[in-house]
Amino acid sequence: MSSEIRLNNTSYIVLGMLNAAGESTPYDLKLGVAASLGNFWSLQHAQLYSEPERLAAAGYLSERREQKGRRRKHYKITAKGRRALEDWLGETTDELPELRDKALLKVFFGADPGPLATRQLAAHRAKLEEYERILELAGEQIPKGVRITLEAGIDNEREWLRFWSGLEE
Amino acid sequence: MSSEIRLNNTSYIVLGMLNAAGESTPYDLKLGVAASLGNFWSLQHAQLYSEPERLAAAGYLSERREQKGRRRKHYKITAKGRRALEDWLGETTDELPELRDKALLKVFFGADPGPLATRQLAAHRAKLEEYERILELAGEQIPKGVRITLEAGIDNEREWLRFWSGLEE
DNA sequence: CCTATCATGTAATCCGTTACATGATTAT
DNA sequence: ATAATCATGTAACGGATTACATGATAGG
Repeated sequence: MSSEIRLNNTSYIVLGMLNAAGESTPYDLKLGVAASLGNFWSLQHAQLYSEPERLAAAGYLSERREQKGRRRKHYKITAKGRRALEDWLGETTDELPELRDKALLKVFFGADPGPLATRQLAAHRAKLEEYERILELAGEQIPKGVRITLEAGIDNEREWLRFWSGLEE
Repeated sequence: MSSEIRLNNTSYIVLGMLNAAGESTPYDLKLGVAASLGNFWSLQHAQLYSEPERLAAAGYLSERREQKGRRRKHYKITAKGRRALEDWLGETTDELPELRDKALLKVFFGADPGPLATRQLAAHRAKLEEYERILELAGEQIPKGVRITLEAGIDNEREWLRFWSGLEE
């Protein structure tokens, strides 16, 4: 019997990625996350090694280890894993995100907004351009959900640009 | 000699609160955070017990313990603490916040946006109203930085309302 | 008075970050 | 060949969340 574990957001990210990508190594997951999801929910690469292990031990994933060479580990989602993912996807939530913006934190405690605004504007502009490029290149072929989140990211960057523009000196 | 410690965001929050509020107990801090900052950067109450202890041990805070009754601990920022806070306030940053939105995460992995949108709209509307009430009541007398972050929160809530409105069925 | 809730704190666990390490591949 | 970078993984540590616990106060 696999010991019972709690599934957290990181767990569902791993399940979700594996469900979409099929069998993958932690390194594949890392690349996958970096390419898309990581823009709005980033993970340390070490978590993509430890979390699949945890999930496999509890039966949500199956694990296959290469017999020669690097002995890399390959993970695949199981029926149990797919069920857990689908249950989670089916549940709505009224949990709201927090801004958790470091620059804003400084402003809250009385930092001069001017210099912060200059720096943040540059960073947000770069991010916005990156998103727009992705959207342009990926075009129509990306999954609907992924596109929606990308558009959310774009809207969000524009919003921050407006915000910090008002604080520039 | 106080042992050297790393200061993280939580540290600066404690320093910032104590700098603004003067001598406080962890419970005071908890109330202070809940009332304002907590809206965009929340903390567990246990952190407001452990972090001041850490900071005091390293000389950023002084600690006074009641001699009778509950023996509550009162913390006050020291010169060293104030210097650290001011240094931090003076540094700009190009670190960008992440959305880390749970509902969006589900959409990314293919959840039906409709029911999520309904629920999120209700939650965001409530939050927006709460902020507007605070802004109205607090009026002119809140510190500039606090007001700015509150306005950022309001803009942000409006943005999310627009976003989820487009996904309602 | 009794109960519920607020106030206050500590302890245990879990998770995320950082650091370390080494094998493989590409560029010079 | 050598150095640099990419790929892959583990271990240690620190911090955040959760659980537990008890004292004070207010409402019924």
